[in-house]
Amino acid sequence: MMNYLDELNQSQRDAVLYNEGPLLVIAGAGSGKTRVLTYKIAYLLDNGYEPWSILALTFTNKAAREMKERIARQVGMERARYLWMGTFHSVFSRILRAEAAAVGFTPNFTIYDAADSKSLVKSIIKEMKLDDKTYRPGMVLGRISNAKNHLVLPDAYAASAEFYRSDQDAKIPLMREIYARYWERCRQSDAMDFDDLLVYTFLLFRQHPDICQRYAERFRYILVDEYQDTNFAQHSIVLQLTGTHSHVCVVGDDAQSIYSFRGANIDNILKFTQLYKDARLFKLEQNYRSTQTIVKAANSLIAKNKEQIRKEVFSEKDKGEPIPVYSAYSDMEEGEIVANKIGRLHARDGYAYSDCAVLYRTNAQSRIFEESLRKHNLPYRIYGGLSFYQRKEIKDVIAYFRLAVNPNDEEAFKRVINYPTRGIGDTTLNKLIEAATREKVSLWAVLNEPLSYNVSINKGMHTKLQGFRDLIADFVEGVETKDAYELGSGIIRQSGILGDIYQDRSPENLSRQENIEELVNGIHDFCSMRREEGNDRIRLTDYLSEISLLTDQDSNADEDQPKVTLMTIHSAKGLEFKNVFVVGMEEGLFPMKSSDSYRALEEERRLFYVAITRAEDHCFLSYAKSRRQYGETEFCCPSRFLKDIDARYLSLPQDTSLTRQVDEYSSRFRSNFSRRDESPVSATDMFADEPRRFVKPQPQRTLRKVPVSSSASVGAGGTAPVSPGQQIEHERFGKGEILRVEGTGDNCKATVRFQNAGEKQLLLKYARFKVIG
DNA sequence: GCTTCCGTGCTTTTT
DNA sequence: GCACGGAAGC
Repeated sequence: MMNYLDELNQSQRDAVLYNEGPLLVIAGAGSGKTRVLTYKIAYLLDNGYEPWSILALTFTNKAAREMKERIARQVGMERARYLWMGTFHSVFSRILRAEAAAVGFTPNFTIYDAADSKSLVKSIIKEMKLDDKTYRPGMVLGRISNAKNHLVLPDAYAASAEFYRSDQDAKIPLMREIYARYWERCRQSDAMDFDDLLVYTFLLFRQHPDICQRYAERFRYILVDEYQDTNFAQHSIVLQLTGTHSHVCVVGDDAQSIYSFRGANIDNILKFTQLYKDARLFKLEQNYRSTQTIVKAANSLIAKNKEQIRKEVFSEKDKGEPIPVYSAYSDMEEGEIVANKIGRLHARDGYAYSDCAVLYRTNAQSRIFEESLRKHNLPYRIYGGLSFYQRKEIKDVIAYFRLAVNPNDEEAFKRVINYPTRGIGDTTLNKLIEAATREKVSLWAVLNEPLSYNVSINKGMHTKLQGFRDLIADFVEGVETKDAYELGSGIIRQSGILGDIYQDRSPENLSRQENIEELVNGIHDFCSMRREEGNDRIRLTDYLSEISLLTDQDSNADEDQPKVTLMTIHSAKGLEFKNVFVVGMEEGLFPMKSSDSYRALEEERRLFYVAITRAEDHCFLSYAKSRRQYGETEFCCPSRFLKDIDARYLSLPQDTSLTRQVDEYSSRFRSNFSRRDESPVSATDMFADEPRRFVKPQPQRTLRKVPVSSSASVGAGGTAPVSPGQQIEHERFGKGEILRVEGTGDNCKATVRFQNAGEKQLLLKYARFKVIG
């Protein structure tokens, strides 16, 4: 079983085989980092480590899932499924639910998303009668988050001269008070925000050495991916868990650290070897992804940064072509250029649409490319932006679910107490909030006994509140007695949401109806998937904790059809594409206006580095000379980053050297800005020789469409006798081969290797598939 | 308490 | 160019 080691180069193999103590793997872009991690885990499994004794932490669900699938291919799903592998947040929330009482929560605690957190901050600011222009909720929340990322709790915050001075400088001296209230309110609501998942895990381990020891002993080996993106809290928890055995492997690339705005501390990786004294350092420097030109261009860029671990990334692939820099007159024309080029890559060079990606700095830029791609009939998929779970109607439903599972959830409570309208308005709600804050209890507690909490309401209002209380109480009861699907669809009906949304067939309502149906289908899928895996009681609680940490990126990746990818550079990290367009290379946009400090500028440069190194075959850069922003046309100059790349690797517009163009652009522009620029790669050129292809227009939304009626039927009966070697087609996982069949009757399970979904165990009683050969 | 209209201010980036 | 919050009218 050692053959896989042959698939590694020398430094990769060294990193996989060294397991005597802490190790840091600095993995240049495209150097096979994930390969090392997966092979290392496979190696550990082959050398006596039990799957459940290995903890692997990643930053995205997607990374975790992919790694697990790759490991399953090496060692089989049977063992891979028991690995502790997931994002920091999901693994810690799992631990916290198991140990909730030790930190003063219930196992059903809610996880507040960013919108919940912001809304809570807003109401606290309002209650304290502060001006929300001085105390801007976003900024206040940012400071709370920053404190938490550094494990500074409200008391320590209030006691800290440093924080206080900073708050006074920002003219928000009451910050400490807001933080303290925010903290309390979350506790009263039995809710944790994203940062709390880290903070409370840390507290759990610090305040309960016995629990900490139990987990430290369970996780005999800990691996962390993307270590450059860890913040102080995450880093500290890893330390708590590895303090005794030091069996830890962290992998990352300081050159790809792009999350400092979220508290990521690049020092964690830069100083790792100082912290773990006997740590070994391995560098992966051979890039297997990109052409030599792309790698060299990226190297020349990142060399402009001062703070980094020196490494020499190289490629042995083809030399490749110089990176074209396109200069567009306007943002619209930039869209045209890119769409044209993509059309040509497809038609002339035979690239699939899914081989192309457009990467931008801000989500707001996506619209232009959306339009131009649509105009050219090119299929695309936008990542990011408003995710399914952020749509209003979905959040409303989820809020009811959350209340059912945890009626103390303040944000969910506020969201639905008057939706659908039941005559309980702001005045009454504010009275409830006032009482809850005064008595230090949850809104739910006040709702249950408004009179004993001195809420001044009349008889009619009392009845209305009673009605809402009974409604929710009924749902709460259902959590224990009904399964997720039954309770979920019941809530949607009884709450009045269904009635509200189905009262007419206006386009908005139709789309809401579709979304609600999609959600219900999702719950149904969730339940049947769990049943197939052999779980019997699938409660709404399980469904909620599953979705609360999902992001848009995680939804239905199995696309039927190849599409151009549109996403921010941040979300492109870890991905690769044959052809990458990095667009909006303009001063003020990339680097962004606010990046004035040199630290911020270096981070922007690393971001650009990440963008370029996503490309395998071709990378294209472009900028626009004017761009519509806030409805106004703004004129812009090419980004200084274009100058940071060694000109040998670029193919610049015109003979004008870029340096001159960057430096002189603005003055030239001012003197004669009506003149159409003479750069050779203007859109008119690009339109010229392209045969237009007619592609069927794509539906633009990417929601998966599951027919509602599919619920019970398909391949049903479930007793279909199957035997190893047979080919099946599963409703969700697609085609696969039966590997093993175990058990009898209702407990009959088949292990199936799916072509695209990896290995799965299916409980035949519930599995929905048909035998195809 | 509800609805509608208008003005403001905003954009990083995400678990 | 859009979304949210406040004000005013019902």
